This record gives sequence, C-alpha cells and structure tokens, in this order.
Amino acid sequence: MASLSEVDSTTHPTPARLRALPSWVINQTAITANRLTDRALAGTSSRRRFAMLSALDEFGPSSQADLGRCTGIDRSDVVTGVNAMVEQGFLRQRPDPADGRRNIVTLTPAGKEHLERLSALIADAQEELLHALSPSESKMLVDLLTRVLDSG
Amino acid sequence: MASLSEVDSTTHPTPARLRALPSWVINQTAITANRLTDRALAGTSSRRRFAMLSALDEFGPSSQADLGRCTGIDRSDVVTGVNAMVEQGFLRQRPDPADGRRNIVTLTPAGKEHLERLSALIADAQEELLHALSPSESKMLVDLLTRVLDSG
DNA sequence: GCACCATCATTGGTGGCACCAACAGAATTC
DNA sequence: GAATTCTGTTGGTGCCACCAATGATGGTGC
Repeated sequence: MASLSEVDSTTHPTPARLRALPSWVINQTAITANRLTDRALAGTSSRRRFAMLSALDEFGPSSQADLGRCTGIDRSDVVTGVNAMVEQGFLRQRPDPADGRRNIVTLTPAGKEHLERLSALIADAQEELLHALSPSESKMLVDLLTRVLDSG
Repeated sequence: MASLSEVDSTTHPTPARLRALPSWVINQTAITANRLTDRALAGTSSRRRFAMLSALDEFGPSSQADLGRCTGIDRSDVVTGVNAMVEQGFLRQRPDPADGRRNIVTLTPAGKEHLERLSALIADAQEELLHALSPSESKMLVDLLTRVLDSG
C-alpha cells in the first residue's frame, strides 16, 4: 500500500555525480572501513601501529626511516608510534652500531603476541566490511585497488 | 648483512599482511585519491563543498540537515561549508516559510557555474588516478565499492 | 491546551591523520 | 675536507570525521 517514495522517507539518496565519481566512492568506503577497524581496535591500538608491527614482523628489525617508508607513514609520525609501543613493551629500540644515525627497532615477543591479537580483531572487521561480496569479488576488489596503488 | 635487499635500496616493499588487507588497500587508495583531488581543486574549493554543490544541483534547494544526510557530512560541518559558499555568492540561504527551524539553501547561477568548473578539475583527477585501469575495470571497481557501501 | 519528544541550525571541541619545515648529528660522496 | 645526503626528533598545520550540547521550533498524544 505504501508507495515507493514513502518507503524511502528514511533513506537519503546520494547525488549521482558523487556515486559515479571513483574518488568519492573510494573515500566513502575508506571512511567506513576505517571506522570499522578503529572500532575493532577499540582502545588497544591504532591502524598506524598495526602497520608498523606488521612491517617489523615481516621484515625484521629495521630503522625508523625504513619502517616509515614501507608503511607509507611519515618519519615524524613513526617516532610517536614507536615511543608509545616501546613504553608498552611491544618494541625495543637500540642504536645501530654500524650507523650512528639510526635507531634499530625490534619486535619483542610481547609485541608479536600483540600483533596477532590485533590481526584477529582486524580480520573480523574485514568480514564485516565485505560481507556483501563473495571471496572472489573481494579478491578482485583488492587486485584492482592494488593496481591503482602501484600505478601511482 | 650483505644480501639481496641491498640492491633494493630505493624500493620499499609493503608488508604482505597489509597488501592483503582490504581496509588497508582501500585506505591507501583513498589517500592518493584525496591527494589528487585536493591538488586539482587547489585553492578553489574542497571535496566537501563540491559534494554539497552536487547535491543542491541534483536535488534542488534543501535544508542543511538534508544536505548533510545525502552527502554523508555532519550537520555541524555543513554549516561552515554553507557559510563560506554563501559569502562567495555560490549559495543563497533563506528561512523556510513552512518550517521555522530550517534554512533552505539554494544554488545560485554563479554556484552552478562554479560546480561545473570544479567538476572538470575533478574529472581530470579521476583520470590521473585510474589511468592504469581500463574503462570497464574502472566501472567494475566503482560497482564493487558501491555494493560495499550500500551494504553498510 | 499542554506536556513530551523529535528535529533544526549552530557552537565548540576532540582525536586522528597526512603532511611539512627545520634542526643537529652522523654518514657518504666528491 | 667540504658539500651533500640521511637520520631521528620537535613542532606545527590543516582537513576531516565525529560527538555533545543548546535554544528554538514542529509535531504528537492526551
């Protein structure tokens, strides 16, 4: 009995100009993705720190500059993240004996453990984010975005 | 010590954990997309204001609350954007005679003109962003992201 | 009528993020 | 050995998403 427009009364359509705009759609999706992961990480950590932990786990001890480069985080932002995680006991910091400029940052066992906890939380968020897509569609989405990223 | 990684000194590989993480890839792509559009808009406008202009152009005059809802912008953030564009002559603001609470915001001819200018600038940014993808791939990317968005 | 609640525009503020500039000290290059 | 590059660090900027509260207004149930 209710007309279509009536049903839509609570819905707020997005302008077609925006819906057709790749950068807009990408950004909106990123907003919800970040919201989901931020909530999943609750008060335990942040996306940035998770990225740093991931890099240290995969590449082993590295300087802060390298850590920033491979995660896309500014050197100055790496500093605060590293400091916080050193204080939490997740990272260890020592000067590079071969290069007096560098601080070598190392993942502690507690840090590795922490990383795995965060990884599980974030995995849940991914599922929540992509539940509308099939596994192959999710893969295709990631592949397309990766190609966009690598081309820049 | 001496190893292959030495040769790669200029390249900075991203951790596999991150590269396989949809939310990470989406966010990184959004960062570059936003950087490109922000640079395209230079000092002329912002992404938010473009979104508001697009909505007003497509849906006609509307209250600020509606404007915020259909663009996903917080009501409080709509205020500053509207004020700025009113001052620039792109928007007109008048009280709703039928509802004393609302401000009806209308796109002026200058605003419409401005919108079209911005639209062209942003279109260039899209091309720059997606130059690695074919048109059909770009469409598929937008479709996938749209489905993710609509499912949330 | 009237109390109650929803909605409006607006103010103010918060935290995170991406980014930039400058610095001293150490290393590398020429 | 001078010049240049790189490092960690400090400090700061601006945008963005988000939240809380408030006074004014509209609508609803009774």
